[in-house]
Amino acid sequence: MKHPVRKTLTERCKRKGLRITAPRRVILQVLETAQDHPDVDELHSRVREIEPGVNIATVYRTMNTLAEHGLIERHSFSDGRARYEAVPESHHDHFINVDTGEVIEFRSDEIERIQEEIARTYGFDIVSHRLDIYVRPRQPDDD
Amino acid sequence: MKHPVRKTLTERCKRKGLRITAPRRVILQVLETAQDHPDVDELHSRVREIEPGVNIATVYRTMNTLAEHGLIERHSFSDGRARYEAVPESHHDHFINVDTGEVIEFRSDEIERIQEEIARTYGFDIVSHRLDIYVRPRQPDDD
DNA sequence: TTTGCAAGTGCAATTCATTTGCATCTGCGC
DNA sequence: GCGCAGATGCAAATGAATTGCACTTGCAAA
Ligand SMILES: [Mn+2]
Ligand SMILES: [Mn+2]
Ligand SMILES: [Zn+2]
Ligand SMILES: [Zn+2]
Repeated sequence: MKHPVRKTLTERCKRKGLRITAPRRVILQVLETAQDHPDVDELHSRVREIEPGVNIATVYRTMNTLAEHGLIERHSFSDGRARYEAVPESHHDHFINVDTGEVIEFRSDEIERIQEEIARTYGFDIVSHRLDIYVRPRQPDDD
Repeated sequence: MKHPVRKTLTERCKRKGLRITAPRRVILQVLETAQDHPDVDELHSRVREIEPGVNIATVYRTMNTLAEHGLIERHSFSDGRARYEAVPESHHDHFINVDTGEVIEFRSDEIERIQEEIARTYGFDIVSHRLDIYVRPRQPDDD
């Protein structure tokens, strides 16, 4: 079986000794079901639809805790605020549509491999990396 | 001739219609001679060694102006503040030593090419990109 | 060379994302 | 059920970056 069903974020939190409080339960659920890369304000508003009392400071603190435990990824695209996603099944990088802000995921094994190769020639081990490609829909070339 | 000596930053500013004021002259000189990727505070302190009256708001404003005119690149590595460098002769990406914060430049034509290729398959034109690879000196593997 | 004025600057105040101090609350191991 | 370390709410603080405003200055035109 290629994909034994992945442990839920909540389960993975418990395993790390993090308490599952009411705010966290909701935050984790929101992260798990998000199909995009929400910022803290967006997370907060999604959380409040389910659990209105949750404070935005709690969302900030939870993002830090989850990131420290390696359960979510923090991105900083060119728009000031940090954006988050649950650590994906398998690594990917991002296109950002500069006209709309839309984020599109992609993966290139070839790029990943060459990064390793280059790092090795420099005597480095890779800890992490980020490749953000800012794009716009292809224009027919009017020459 | 491969490398006609490149126009100085100051010349390129003039050509864009930007005024060469005393603060700018110094800021441009500092950028031109920097061998690293200084943040605004660092730029400001280098500038003040030459021209003590320059205000940090002027450094911020000048970074914005120069970036808008495509004369410098703004980076945001994992340490909160923006870092700058004069637009390089030819594009490169960066390793960041996570232990020391040191930034090392590299270039991979292969990675650049594959990015273009992938973008094309998604129907995008690339506007810009950034590849930051966080690394540490290679550890002999103790298994 | 002088002049006019838009662009640039210094300074202080402001903005905005994020963090933090503190009193209170609560998950969860015993 | 108890105890308490960890988590939360709230308000205040932080820190990078921006901005309003009065004053200065580069530089094109005269
Ligand atoms: Mn993603
Ligand atoms: Mn560089
Ligand atoms: Zn990648
Ligand atoms: Zn590149």
